[in-house]
Amino acid sequence: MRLPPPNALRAFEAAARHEGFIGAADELHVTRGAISRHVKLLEDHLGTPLFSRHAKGVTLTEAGRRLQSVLTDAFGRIAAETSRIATDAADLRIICPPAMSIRWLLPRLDDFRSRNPDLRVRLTTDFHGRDGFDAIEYDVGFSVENWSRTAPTAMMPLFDIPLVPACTPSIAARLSAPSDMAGETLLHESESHRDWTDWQTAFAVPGLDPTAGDAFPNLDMATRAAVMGTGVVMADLTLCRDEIESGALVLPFPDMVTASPMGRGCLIGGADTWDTPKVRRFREWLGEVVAAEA
Amino acid sequence: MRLPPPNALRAFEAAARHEGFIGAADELHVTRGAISRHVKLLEDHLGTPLFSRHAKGVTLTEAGRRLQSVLTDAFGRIAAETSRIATDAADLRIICPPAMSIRWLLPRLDDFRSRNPDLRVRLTTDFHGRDGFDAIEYDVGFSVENWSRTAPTAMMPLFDIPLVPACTPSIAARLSAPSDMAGETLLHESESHRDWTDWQTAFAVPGLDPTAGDAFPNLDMATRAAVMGTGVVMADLTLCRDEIESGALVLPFPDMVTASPMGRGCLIGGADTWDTPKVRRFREWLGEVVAAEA
DNA sequence: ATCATGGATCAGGTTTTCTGATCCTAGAGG
DNA sequence: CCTCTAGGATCAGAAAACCTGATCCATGAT
Repeated sequence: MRLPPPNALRAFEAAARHEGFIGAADELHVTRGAISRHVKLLEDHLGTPLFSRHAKGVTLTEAGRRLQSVLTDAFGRIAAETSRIATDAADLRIICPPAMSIRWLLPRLDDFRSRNPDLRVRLTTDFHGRDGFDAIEYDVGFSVENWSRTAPTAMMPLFDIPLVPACTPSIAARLSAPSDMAGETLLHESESHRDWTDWQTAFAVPGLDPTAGDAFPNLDMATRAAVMGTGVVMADLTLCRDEIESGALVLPFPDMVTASPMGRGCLIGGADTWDTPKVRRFREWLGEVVAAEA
Repeated sequence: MRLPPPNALRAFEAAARHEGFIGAADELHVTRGAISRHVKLLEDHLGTPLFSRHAKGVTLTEAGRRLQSVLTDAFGRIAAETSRIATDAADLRIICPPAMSIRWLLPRLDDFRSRNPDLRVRLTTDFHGRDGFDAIEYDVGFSVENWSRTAPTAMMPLFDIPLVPACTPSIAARLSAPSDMAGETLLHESESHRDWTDWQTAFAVPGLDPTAGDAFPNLDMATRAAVMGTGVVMADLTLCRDEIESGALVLPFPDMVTASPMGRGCLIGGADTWDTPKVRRFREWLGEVVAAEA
């Protein structure tokens, strides 16, 4: 791959686009003479004129036209990609599951934004499945300790994920023993039914099928269904604190709490970006918030 | 379009491709330090590292990988196009219709080639229709005076194109008057039947339908069909001199010669390349050949 | 523990590039 | 027909970018 002098290519491309050397000179903040020289250099390199010169300016030759179309396209791609990279490097890209986003992060994120007005924060909540988490590019993400990842990862534990059944007071009134829940609709945060299955592994309630009931796309919707009196949700105490405090949801068996086998909730990030200023600022803010609420 | 320093891009691209600065330094004929500096400059410009450094070299970061794929592709296109332009500028590209090529140019072209061993000659004969002539890129082409062209054209007349019927002696023996040709198969150089139509416009032979007979893709094949005794071809005397001299073809009505309404055969070329050394050398050689044979 | 590899850094020198003035050409306008 | 003007070409001197070559540094291999 033998490339002509890159600066000459850029000067020529600008000249071709402006159909004149003066416009190119303005764009590149140099003088006409510099453009003239660059173009000449490139023409010498290629052994053929790229412009035909007249008294009133220049017009592209066939070779010049061909070269310009390639250059304009190529430079456009490069400019697009470099600006994308620069933007991504400047912004803080956060990835966070739906329930965590809507019930925990978003209400607190305004505080971070106002403390860091120079940092643009981009939150992605709309991703699907486990693959999505690895496929999307982000700086930090909210996940769990036992997440298996391919890329080297840095991690910061945030809080426990206590699982406990929750429902409306009217349903709770019908539940005198844990096995009574078999008669209610179980609400699942996903088709996998892992929430109730994990809990049942810990407590082995007789007669309770942990895969029965209704499945939702995420925990937020399952919890909202519970508030509407649809059934019993396997609640994450951290994420339904509001409903518990307001009395919209109650815990019929408050001692039957188990920690998610996936481990604590935590912030994860790429090992190479973990110590960049923008990520460190977020980590420090997050640490303070969690410590203040614990 | 805000482009990072082009030289830094090139240095980075080479480093990324070689997965190390030393390889890139060799490729670009500079020292490691220069590459290191360029990469650092680019990283500063983008605000993010493109390589992660370890003791044993470097590996691309995600941003680096993304940038490299764009750059390698873009530089590849640029390199391909520039080398194509340079090659086209160095070579002499001739376009010439089939019969003219095979019957006139090729036998003489070896002489030009041996006189100009430094000049690579590329002959294109396989083009189709009138559009093709304008669409193909070439330095000089063999055509006729009355060619209507869009691009500004320089022109050098070469010789007349005398049209006259020709056939084998055995067919000629059956032709006592021009109108007898109506009983023979007329051989056409193309589906347009222009050769016989033009000739008939000049001589108005009674009973002769100038669109009757067999059509061939070019005059060479029509002439060869005539030699095989298939019929009467509207011969170009310049191009079937061999057959006339050997007696394979004869002219039953040697006085009924008319010049092609398209004008003389001539060499054409782009106004902008007409005076380049390679085209001038060809023009001068061609002028000598035509003068010597006239 | 030592070596080898590969990158980072820096002062100094070289090359490239830019500037700013001036020249040149051909079409526009009188 | 002459002058004017827009836009490119050219050149010497100045500025900037760039490269070199030596040296330093970190780490994995022997």
